[in-house]
Amino acid sequence: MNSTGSISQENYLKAIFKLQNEHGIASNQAIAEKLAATPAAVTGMLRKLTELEWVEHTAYQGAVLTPKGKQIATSTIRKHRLWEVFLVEKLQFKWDAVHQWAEELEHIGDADFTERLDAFLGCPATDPHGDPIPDANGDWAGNERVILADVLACNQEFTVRGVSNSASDFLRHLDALNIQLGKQFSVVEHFPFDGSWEWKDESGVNVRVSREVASQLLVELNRPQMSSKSQ
Amino acid sequence: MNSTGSISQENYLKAIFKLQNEHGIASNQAIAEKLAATPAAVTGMLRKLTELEWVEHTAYQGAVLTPKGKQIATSTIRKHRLWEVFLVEKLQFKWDAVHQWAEELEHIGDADFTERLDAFLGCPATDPHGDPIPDANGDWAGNERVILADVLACNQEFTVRGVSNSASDFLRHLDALNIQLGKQFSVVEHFPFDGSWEWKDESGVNVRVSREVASQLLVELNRPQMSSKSQ
DNA sequence: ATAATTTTTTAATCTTGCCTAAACAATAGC
DNA sequence: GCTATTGTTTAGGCAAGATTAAAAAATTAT
Ligand SMILES: [Mn+2]
Ligand SMILES: [Mn+2]
Ligand SMILES: [Mn+2]
Ligand SMILES: [Mn+2]
Repeated sequence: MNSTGSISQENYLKAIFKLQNEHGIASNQAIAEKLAATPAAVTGMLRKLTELEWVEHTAYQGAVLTPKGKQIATSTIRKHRLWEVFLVEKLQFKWDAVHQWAEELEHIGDADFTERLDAFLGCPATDPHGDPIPDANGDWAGNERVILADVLACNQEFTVRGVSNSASDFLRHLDALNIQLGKQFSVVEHFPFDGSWEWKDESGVNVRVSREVASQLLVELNRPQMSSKSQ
Repeated sequence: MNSTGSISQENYLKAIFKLQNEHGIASNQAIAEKLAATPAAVTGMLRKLTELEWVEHTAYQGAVLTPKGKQIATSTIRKHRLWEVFLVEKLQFKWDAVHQWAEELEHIGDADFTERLDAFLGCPATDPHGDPIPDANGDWAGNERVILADVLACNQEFTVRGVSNSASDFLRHLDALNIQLGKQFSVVEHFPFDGSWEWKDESGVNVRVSREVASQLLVELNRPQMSSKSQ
């Protein structure tokens, strides 16, 4: 029941999985972009993955995963995120430095290996960037995280739960702003002029956050939104 | 100062390193055997490694590592053995199951990664099979381990310190005999007829050990060899 | 509807690492 | 010293995964 692909094949399946979740189908071009390859390379690999019955590919249309393909993709993502937890929690890496290594580690080990790693780490629910870790069946709890831009009310309290961009420079910028996952803020003001925000953290310290930053944060609303519409 | 090769290149360097330590030079054929490749493949790779200045290869003679090549080889071996410690100590793998995964993990990570892993594991001196773990410079403490066949005196006490064969079936056989690294025995008798041994463990239990098993165990003599030459 | 643009596919090549079979060196036997 | 054997290298090829450039299909614009 559990088979596995080559490193390259697994990377394609991961990319298709993520694109499919976003757009329903994975276009040739989007896959190429995600993997930093050429569209011609994608056409070639899709032929191979279709033969393996891990994707269904309609020429000129795009690709979707078969159940088997989805299983390999989620298992790879599970390993990726578990390894990221390991690197941060056990090896004390900063959260902006783990992705590159997880990208290699994710292709190692079988189901038994993964379950041992998971148990060793205490079955974490999310990775260091707040992304959910699929269980052994490839499922994960639906998450309540929402893009900050949707939270317009003043005094709204929220907790930072994730990032929608895990690039190192963004993560280091969050470090500089002293914004960590799990930290709680309330909205002081939102400036339509440039889309920036002012927040207050739990110890009463105010923070200014640009639109660029806020739009890439995933937050959880803390209480059934107090009805104070305007300050 | 620290560069790194492809997976295949690192495997060649490891093989050459080990053969060079045993025979002074690594013959084409011995390398091929160790890597389960053909001599023709070895010739090809040696050309490449020579260009990289990681080995010196004289046609029809054999290969030796340059300092750079030795550095990559020992770093790979260091990673291999550290990962084996991780797998046994942290993920509770049996010692006969870790080599295959370490063979893949050894190619991941840079010097910083390796030092973090080492620190996390408490800077172990040996891997689960008793093999010494090179330090960050590729050096390790000379070990006092000796093949059991050289220990002929009765009543000689010794501690099992390693195996010269890490094949799964041998390791599982040791498990069956209840022989673990660090366990102490004394020689009761040696039977020249078939080369087998009788030992007594610390709690007075006697064990019979075949020549095949004894000849693949590395032991440390416990005391300045009592001069009882014959019983 | 037709033309222009974008996207995908095909075709021809490249690289890495491997193989088999044949040619070539080195060694050993006599 | 010549011959047989062993070990090494060359030659020719294959597979996976990529690339570039050109052809074909789909989409968008007029
Ligand atoms: Mn990641
Ligand atoms: Mn990957
Ligand atoms: Mn090993
Ligand atoms: Mn290896």
